[in-house]
Amino acid sequence: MSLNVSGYKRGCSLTELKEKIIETSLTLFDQHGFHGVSVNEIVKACGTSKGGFYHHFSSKDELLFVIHDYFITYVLIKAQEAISESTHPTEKMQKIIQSFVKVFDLYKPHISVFYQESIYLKPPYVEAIKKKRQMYKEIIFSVIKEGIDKGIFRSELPVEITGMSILGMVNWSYKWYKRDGGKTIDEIGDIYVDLILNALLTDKQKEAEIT
Amino acid sequence: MSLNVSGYKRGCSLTELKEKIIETSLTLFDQHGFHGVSVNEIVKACGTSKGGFYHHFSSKDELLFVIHDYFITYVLIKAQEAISESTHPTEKMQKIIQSFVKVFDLYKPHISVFYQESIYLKPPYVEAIKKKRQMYKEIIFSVIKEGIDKGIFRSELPVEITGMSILGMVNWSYKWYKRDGGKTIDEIGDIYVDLILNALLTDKQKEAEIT
DNA sequence: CGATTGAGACCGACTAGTTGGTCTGTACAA
DNA sequence: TTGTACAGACCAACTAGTCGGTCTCAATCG
Repeated sequence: MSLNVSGYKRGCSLTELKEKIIETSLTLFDQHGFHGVSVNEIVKACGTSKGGFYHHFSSKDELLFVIHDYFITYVLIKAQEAISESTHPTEKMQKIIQSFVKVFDLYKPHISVFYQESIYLKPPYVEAIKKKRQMYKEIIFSVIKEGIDKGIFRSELPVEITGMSILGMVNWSYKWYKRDGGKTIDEIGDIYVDLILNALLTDKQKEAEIT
Repeated sequence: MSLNVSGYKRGCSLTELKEKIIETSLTLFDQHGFHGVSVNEIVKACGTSKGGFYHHFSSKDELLFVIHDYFITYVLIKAQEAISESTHPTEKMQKIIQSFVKVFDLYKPHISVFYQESIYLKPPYVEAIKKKRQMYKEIIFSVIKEGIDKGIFRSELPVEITGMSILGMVNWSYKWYKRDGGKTIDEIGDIYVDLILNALLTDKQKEAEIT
């Protein structure tokens, strides 16, 4: 629940308003887009004021950055956990997908804002985010490469395009996934894993996997 | 090249400005987003005026709709052509993907605007676009269903999620594809087809396909 | 034939409203 | 007293959209 991550001790209600602003603007941005919501609307929805807002954020753009950074940092950590827990590329891939897909359930508005509004990030912020996005891609790429090197994934696969295909397939969920749809997020994750492994594994490995 | 589709005779330069406004705003929206570009900036970039703009469009929102509608209509026609040309589900899927992927090369800004800015479409317009998007999805779903019914695609695949996976994988290209990247759009399309068919086909069919 | 007319294409100053952001003031805790 | 956390009136800049006017040119008329 808490966005505080510093680990420093702090007065118990110090950033209460800051968190409320983030949570509120997140749902508002999700519904109407970054430019579809004014600072006035945010503060009204929070029951606070312009003063309150600009006490915690230097600009509306900084708020957008904070949302972006919080999300990508979280996802990055989860992916690193996923690959460090396993040794087998198949298992790594499985863990990454399943952990990422869970994020769609927990942080849907974060994701929507992340993918929809990142063009509006101003230069000082955009580089920081780009860097972390690239790190995430590299994790996927490295798993594919490892799988190919070990003869588990098909050797004719181009690493980067295959990686982007997987990312695209999973990321696109934010456009259509709804919590009250027919399938749970875990079921959807399993389907993704099934499709991806069928696309990646060599025929020999596939036989081995089934048994 | 021409957006004119009415079939009515018209003076040869009648809608020249309208097309220029569309083309110009397309690249501007692609770079800065719908709300990142003002009407003043559009008319300045076109060398025209407010009057010129509002002579052709009733509002900035209508311009956004025209861009959306032009693109989705084009894609829809291409997909219908693709499935009517073939009888075999595998071939249909292949044709759809390859024709769609070509669009990324030809209409990159259209696509970016289509996926990024559709939340800003106003109610009268948004329904019209939604309808056509749904039609496109149905085409994909029907091909998958047909493949399963004919025993060509794996029967355990859930039609809709598989369809959305394919759509996501291909659509996501708009986030990263660049014309001067390492691969041509046709090569990328072939990789997509390879991944998708490996994910969908039954083992028996795969053997048959290779020979 | 030339003159008249009128409709569509376009111009650009203008407006009413909104935007992100500032600044002074206040309540309260240490 | 001093610093933090917030309030809300205020502002300059910008926004989408309007409206009276001009120009061009084809159709009509004498």
